[in-house]
Amino acid sequence: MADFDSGSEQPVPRKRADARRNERALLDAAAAAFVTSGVDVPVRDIAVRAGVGVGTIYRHFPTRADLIVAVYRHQIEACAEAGPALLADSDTPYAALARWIDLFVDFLVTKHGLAAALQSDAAAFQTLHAYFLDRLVPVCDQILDAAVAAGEIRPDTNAYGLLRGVGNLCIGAGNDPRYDARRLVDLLVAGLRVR
Amino acid sequence: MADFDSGSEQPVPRKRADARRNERALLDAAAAAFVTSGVDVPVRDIAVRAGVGVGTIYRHFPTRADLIVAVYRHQIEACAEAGPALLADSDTPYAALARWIDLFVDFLVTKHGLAAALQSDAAAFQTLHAYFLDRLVPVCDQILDAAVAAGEIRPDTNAYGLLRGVGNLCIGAGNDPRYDARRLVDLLVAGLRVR
DNA sequence: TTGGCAAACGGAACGCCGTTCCGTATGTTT
DNA sequence: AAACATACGGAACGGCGTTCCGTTTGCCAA
Repeated sequence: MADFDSGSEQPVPRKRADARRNERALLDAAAAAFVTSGVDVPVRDIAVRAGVGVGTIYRHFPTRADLIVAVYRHQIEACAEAGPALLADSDTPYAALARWIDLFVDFLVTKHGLAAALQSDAAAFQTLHAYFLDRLVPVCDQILDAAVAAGEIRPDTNAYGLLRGVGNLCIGAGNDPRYDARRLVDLLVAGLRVR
Repeated sequence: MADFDSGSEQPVPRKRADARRNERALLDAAAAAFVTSGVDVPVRDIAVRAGVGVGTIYRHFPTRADLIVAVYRHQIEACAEAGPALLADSDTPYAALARWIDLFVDFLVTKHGLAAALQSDAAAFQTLHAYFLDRLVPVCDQILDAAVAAGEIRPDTNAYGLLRGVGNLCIGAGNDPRYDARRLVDLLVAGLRVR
């Protein structure tokens, strides 16, 4: 690994200054808009907030999913990275699973409408789907494997289904005080235990 | 309770013949359209299938939810009525619960997109929400109470949350073979058991 | 049978939304 | 400073739900 090819050379020449500025503005505007109006906020609203035209949004983020991913990338990353840490810190793999799922739920329920978008099977949300799952399924799998190995949970459990299930349970959380998504997720995770 | 006021008198005068005919046609057309294109099928499509104008749809069914309710009323009714029957026939209340939830899942997963519509918090779906819950929550409550009384499940369980949870888990079922909604529902119900 | 009227109809029209497209402006490089 | 690629803005388009109103149709009474 010599530093061959490193240095100032940029194979992808830097983008224009205004383009970088607008991308920043769009991310900020989108983040703010998502908080106040949910991830379904009309594209035009985001454009107005950012002070750009709608065309600029599509140039930077071809689909809404791309924008959502870009806005939440950091938090998803943090959630993914917390997995191995929890596994190391917790008394048992099952405890780690419960805590990790809790993090995931935290993330979902604070993002108005994100859980619903996550489940959409529209082609446009392929990116969103792919990013979430590619990043989180392996982490979940690792925890599940450990819990199975410890004999704590049923062996026939797959991370993909579990994550989608948890995601679905979080849909509509926060709209209705009678619907306690977190409790249902707890029940679901409890259902995984061997009896 | 004499048969006072019974007989041929109709306080609500019969609707016109064409109105009744169109309502029938609309219900049939909607049912067919829901099967092939899901409950999100464009209103115009239903109108074309029924051979009527869009205005006619809105005159008979002010909101999409009204139409959905009308189309599925029979099946919802059947599900509701199955509750007490299962409670009487099953070995334990918990068994009745499991079987009843299974019926509910059967209903949801065969109606493309219905589960998603059921969760929508848009004002237009208030009717749908209300009808489903008014009809099914009491039934579920009865079964849950029996199971609690038998000491089979946790005491702090509410029917509303459970039904919404099950409904949410059914969202997207059938779109992806890797997502097994029924299994997740089973896990959720298993999580209700006392341990 | 027919006249009149309320009921019901159809589809044009409106507004919102996502998305595309292209004439214009702006940054960058020589 | 000239020339070029890059990026911009917003008009324009198509699809959708919903409303509205001029027209038609069934019903009943004369």
